[in-house]
Amino acid sequence: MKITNNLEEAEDLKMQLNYYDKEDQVLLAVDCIIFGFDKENLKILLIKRNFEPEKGKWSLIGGFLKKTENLDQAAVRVLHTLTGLSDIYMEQLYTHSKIDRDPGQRTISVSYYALIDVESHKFDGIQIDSARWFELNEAPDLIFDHNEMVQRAIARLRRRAMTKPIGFELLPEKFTMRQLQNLYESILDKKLDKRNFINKINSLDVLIKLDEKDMSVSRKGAYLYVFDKEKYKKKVEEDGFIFKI
Amino acid sequence: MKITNNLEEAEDLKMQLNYYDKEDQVLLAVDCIIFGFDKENLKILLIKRNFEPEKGKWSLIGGFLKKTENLDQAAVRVLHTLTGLSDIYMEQLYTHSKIDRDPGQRTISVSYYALIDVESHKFDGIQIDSARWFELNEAPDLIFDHNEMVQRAIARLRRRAMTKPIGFELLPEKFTMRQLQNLYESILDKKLDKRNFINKINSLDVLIKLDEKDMSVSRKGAYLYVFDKEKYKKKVEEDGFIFKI
DNA sequence: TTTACTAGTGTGGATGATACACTTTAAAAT
DNA sequence: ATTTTAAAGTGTATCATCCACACTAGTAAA
Repeated sequence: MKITNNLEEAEDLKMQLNYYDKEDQVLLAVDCIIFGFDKENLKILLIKRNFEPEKGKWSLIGGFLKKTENLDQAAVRVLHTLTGLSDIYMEQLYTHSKIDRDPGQRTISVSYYALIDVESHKFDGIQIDSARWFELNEAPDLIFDHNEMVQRAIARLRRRAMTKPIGFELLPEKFTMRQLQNLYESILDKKLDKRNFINKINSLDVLIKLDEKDMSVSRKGAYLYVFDKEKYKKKVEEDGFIFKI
Repeated sequence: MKITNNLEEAEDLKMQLNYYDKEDQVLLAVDCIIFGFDKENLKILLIKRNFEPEKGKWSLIGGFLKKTENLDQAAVRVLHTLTGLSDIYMEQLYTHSKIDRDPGQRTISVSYYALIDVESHKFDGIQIDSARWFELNEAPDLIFDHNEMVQRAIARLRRRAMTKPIGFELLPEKFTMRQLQNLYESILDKKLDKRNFINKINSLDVLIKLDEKDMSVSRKGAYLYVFDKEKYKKKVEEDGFIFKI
């Protein structure tokens, strides 16, 4: 610490000490709510903890922020380390700070949610044996305040899905209208009218209809579509376009 | 540390040490974006820092999380300590973690925004000489990443104001339709049509029109209204009502 | 009595949201 | 070859909401 050479500076240092108090340092965790979609249902990825506290119970994947990274990077690292996934849509959600949220030690946790297409990432290899996908309404009770985190994530996902084209993060690059509708029905947890849905999507004018069909579900086959990200971006920039379901 | 008596437990402890690493502890700050409304314009409250680093520059009010409180409590405490205000609407916004955001030391900051009615709280006494209200577009450059925090807060306030009756937090208990419209015009930063606005508000059916008039602005005088919080709550609970401007 | 100033009020047209049912297509079965 | 089957694909009419728009009412001050 440098030597104070006048009163004002001494005052500065006093204030600074007051504010920058080592005593009050805490551990910052990152917990990830990972949403997946398998062409039918919306799911979340959970793991069985293999360390104390709460060993053996289901939990979100998580880890601690390191001094050398910011929170976004920590979230990406945690997701990658535990699942092998990278280049995934993630968004910060909320910071949880109840004093006793982690009985082991005072820990504040920043939750992130991630969106992935289950099928396309099957072979990236989940690095943890005990990781499992759960249907949203069949998920087990989670440790700490992870249930609350999941509830917040679902609420956020719902709101976002209504106004931003994040749904495509959950689908394979090529998808059918039925799959897109299934996705929105899963996210919003309600049935939608097929014709109205398709009319709405078409009016947004950001999908490209391919000549290719998916013949796996029906005799007739269903045309495949891709999301035209460039067109979407241009519309947003030029006309303030809002993707609104 | 307790003595390990079998391999599994040793593994546990190793994992635990890995995860609970004192090295990675950080300071968690809380910074408050305080919005105020004075019947005419939306403003934010800023202070001139009287300590290093960045002494003399304009900044949000802030402080550090203590071990004995959660973040919401810290935000309330910081707001109260520095402005004397209490019982104020506050909401967590976002957690900022850029590595060099505070040059003094690795600090992560959770931003909160607060909404207050400037007039009603004039005599609560701002505890800091250097605190000042600024019009949104006349605010000076702020330290660290505080500008970004303010931008996020404005965006959030805009979204919230469209779907939740938080506007009333910024108004005195009794207000005129004109004041309410001024408020929304300030928040949304655009002119609204008087008749459409009043029709919309009336259709929501959550205001009580008083017999009293505010005679201070016009010869004719304008009726005063109060927000019927109970009625609003009941509508939300019973019909899933959404306050939508 | 006049002036000045803001409060207060209603309608029609455009746009978007919702409800709703039959035809098409191609594979599989006969 | 013909029939069956199962999902894909397609349009319209009604209703609700959004938006543009201009004059009268009321009171204090001159």
